Amino acid sequence: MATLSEVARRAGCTPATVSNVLRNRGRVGELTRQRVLEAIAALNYRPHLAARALAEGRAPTIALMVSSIANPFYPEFALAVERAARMGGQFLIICNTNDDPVAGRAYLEQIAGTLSEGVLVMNANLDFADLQKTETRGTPVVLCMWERPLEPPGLPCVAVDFRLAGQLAGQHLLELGHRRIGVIVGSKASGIHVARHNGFFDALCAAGIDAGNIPVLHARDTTAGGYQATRELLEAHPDLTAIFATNDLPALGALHAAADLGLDVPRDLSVIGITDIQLAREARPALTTVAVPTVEAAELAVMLLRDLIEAGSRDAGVEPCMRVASASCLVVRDSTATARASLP
Amino acid sequence: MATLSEVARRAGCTPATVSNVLRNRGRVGELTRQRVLEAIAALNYRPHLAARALAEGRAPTIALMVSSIANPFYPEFALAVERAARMGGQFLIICNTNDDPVAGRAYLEQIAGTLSEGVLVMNANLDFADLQKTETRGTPVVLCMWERPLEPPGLPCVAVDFRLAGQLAGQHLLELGHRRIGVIVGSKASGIHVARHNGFFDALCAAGIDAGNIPVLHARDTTAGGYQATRELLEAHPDLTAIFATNDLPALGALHAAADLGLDVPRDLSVIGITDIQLAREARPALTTVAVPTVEAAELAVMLLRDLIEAGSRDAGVEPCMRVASASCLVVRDSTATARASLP
DNA sequence: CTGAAAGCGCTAACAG
DNA sequence: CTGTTAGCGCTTTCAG
Repeated sequence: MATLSEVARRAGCTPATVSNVLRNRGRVGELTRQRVLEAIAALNYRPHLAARALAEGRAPTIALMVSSIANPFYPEFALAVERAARMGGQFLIICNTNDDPVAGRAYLEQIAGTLSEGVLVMNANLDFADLQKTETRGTPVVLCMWERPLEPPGLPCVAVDFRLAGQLAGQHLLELGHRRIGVIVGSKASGIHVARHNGFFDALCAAGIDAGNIPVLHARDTTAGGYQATRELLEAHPDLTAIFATNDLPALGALHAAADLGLDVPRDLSVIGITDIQLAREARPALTTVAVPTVEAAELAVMLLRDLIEAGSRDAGVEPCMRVASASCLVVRDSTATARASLP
Repeated sequence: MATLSEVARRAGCTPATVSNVLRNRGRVGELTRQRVLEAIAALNYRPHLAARALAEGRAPTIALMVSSIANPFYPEFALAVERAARMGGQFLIICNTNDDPVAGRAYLEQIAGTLSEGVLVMNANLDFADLQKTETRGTPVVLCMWERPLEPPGLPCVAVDFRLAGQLAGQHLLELGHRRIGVIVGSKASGIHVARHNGFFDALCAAGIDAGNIPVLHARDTTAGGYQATRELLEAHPDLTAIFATNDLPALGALHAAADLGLDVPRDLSVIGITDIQLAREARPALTTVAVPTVEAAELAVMLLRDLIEAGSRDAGVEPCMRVASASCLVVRDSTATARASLP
């Protein structure tokens, strides 16, 4: 790997000059500029990013902490983050915490501020205190999907109104005439799922329905979890005409369970999820769901992080701030239909 | 962010000593050691990875080039790579080339040797010449899944016998009595798919079957591609009793197509894929497939890369070498069954 | 066992 | 316009 000074030597100038042409700083004579360019080409020179980072006091990467990229939602999100990061000239380091706060802390302590300039957190089940500590140490942290637009957390974040998402799902089911609805909530008492759940009940209340009769089950955020929960729900309440899952994966599991129980979706049972992951489109029947602005949230998060980084380097006041993503919207596909009139 | 010398000052010693305690080099008196440790704790010191990288002439990251993490196979692979990398103390930079050789080159030129110590390549559709160039510049490159164990490419690689995989798929179908089989080949003339395809024909030949009657269609490596291809195949050849797809995603698409055509899988049509991605397990019916040793390949690739890096830093001869992953194996699930006896 | 000094490759003032 | 001079934070000889 050729270095800057080798280029300089070959071009008959000093490293500073080479650096200037590299960064298009102008102040370089056209003639020397040419010589430098030639030398760069001849030596196949590439700037050493780590060295540059050290000299500039910045880093060319940001980190994305996710619980596990094996959950199909995260890759979609990660892809959007990577694209946005690349637009800003930064590379993405993927950190799978596997829902383990200890692993998460290890990542934060090693990476934050030394290898990556900022940290994006997406449901990684990290200790809030750890996050605040890294922020205090001077590395910006952004929560990618905060669920309560009206109550900013103690950290910069992108807010997504998940309560609204739950509400939309509820309204849709109600409009189709469903009254006996089973609810599957993604397991972790993760605020995200709670908000969606609450939104759903908002819709019920608004329609004057007694939420007391609505069976609710908590499940793991996987198809298997949804499958299991659906079977239990249906066994205990054979009269259910619809299932609302706070996430697409369990909703997909509900689809499978229905098939195995010989129920036709949507004729015998309607199923609705939230998020609109790719699989929702590909499922049979295609899943009706509430689409969350995933890509937009990723872009907002990256931009916010970048702003914080720049503010930090200008020593501007960095106060916890929040960007709000667009509203979620209902995507009607083939897994929901009018409630069957006849009760068993 | 506290620095090494701040720690040294506080501990009343020099940076060199702090460095020694940090790296457990021994040669430090127990007393000073304690003082250093205290100072580190008090200042909440963390080593600056970029600075260390520069000083050591190494980097704490490796890069994984994939076509697009949106294809569900890659996250599974990426997760395995990340785990293996972490074991060796390295971080993973994810590079989605989006199948664009230009984007891939940009990544290589920027990252290789400056930010990441080595590059793992997983079907990213990169220019072979670009890869060789980065290797020549001194950054090890490893191909994660090379399809011909008997013909090493010009680069270090992990070989997976995809021809065998295709053969296993073929044998399974033949044993079930299928003779009229439609073949869907993942679009890119990617060697991986060609090898699988060839293996399938090996099985046919071994059984003395005339391959001339076997309809073959190329499709994009997606469920949609498989869906479309299956419909075309079945329209042109209504007598097909089975579909072999060189990859799981198109096979999953075949499942959907069959459902839409009112065909019962596996009664009316058997479907088999290759890879065994998570979705294969979750599909309805669950997909019979040939499981490729994904995790093992990821681990071998990371280990090989690490060996190359170390060999390079010791200036040992680095000749193109190949590690061979275990054989793929058939996983029979619910999408294949005995061929229906009656021909239309 | 500990300190002093040089340097990794690059940037950023500041001089000339 | 170009060169000089300091570092960035850490590691690593080599002396003491």
